[in-house]
Amino acid sequence: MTDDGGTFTEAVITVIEAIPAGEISTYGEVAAEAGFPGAARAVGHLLRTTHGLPWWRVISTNGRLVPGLEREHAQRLRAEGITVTQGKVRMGQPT
DNA sequence: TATCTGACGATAG
DNA sequence: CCTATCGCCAGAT
Repeated sequence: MTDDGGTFTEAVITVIEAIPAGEISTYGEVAAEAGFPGAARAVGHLLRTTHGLPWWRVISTNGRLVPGLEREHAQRLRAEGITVTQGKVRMGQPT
């Protein structure tokens, strides 16, 4: 391994795994924390392809939940203590 | 290797 | 509220 075994993926996964319960982050925030600002799209792919990650703690900056899983997503967030309304995360939540 | 798509972000209409 | 466009990275074909 002349280079690290994961420039983007490993960094992003580490950031997502570091999100404490009851808190939520955005794709852009995670990407920026990983060192790849603007790569929010790749973050969404990792959450979707990589399993074992608290994907429900990651939402879009728009407060929009995951399309197709809004019901599942909202339920998980509520279980963590996050307030969800109309398929969106209430503003003022711990980010 | 090239091209397209996508659990994105922001702006514009 | 919705769609459209550009920019970003990873994965699939």
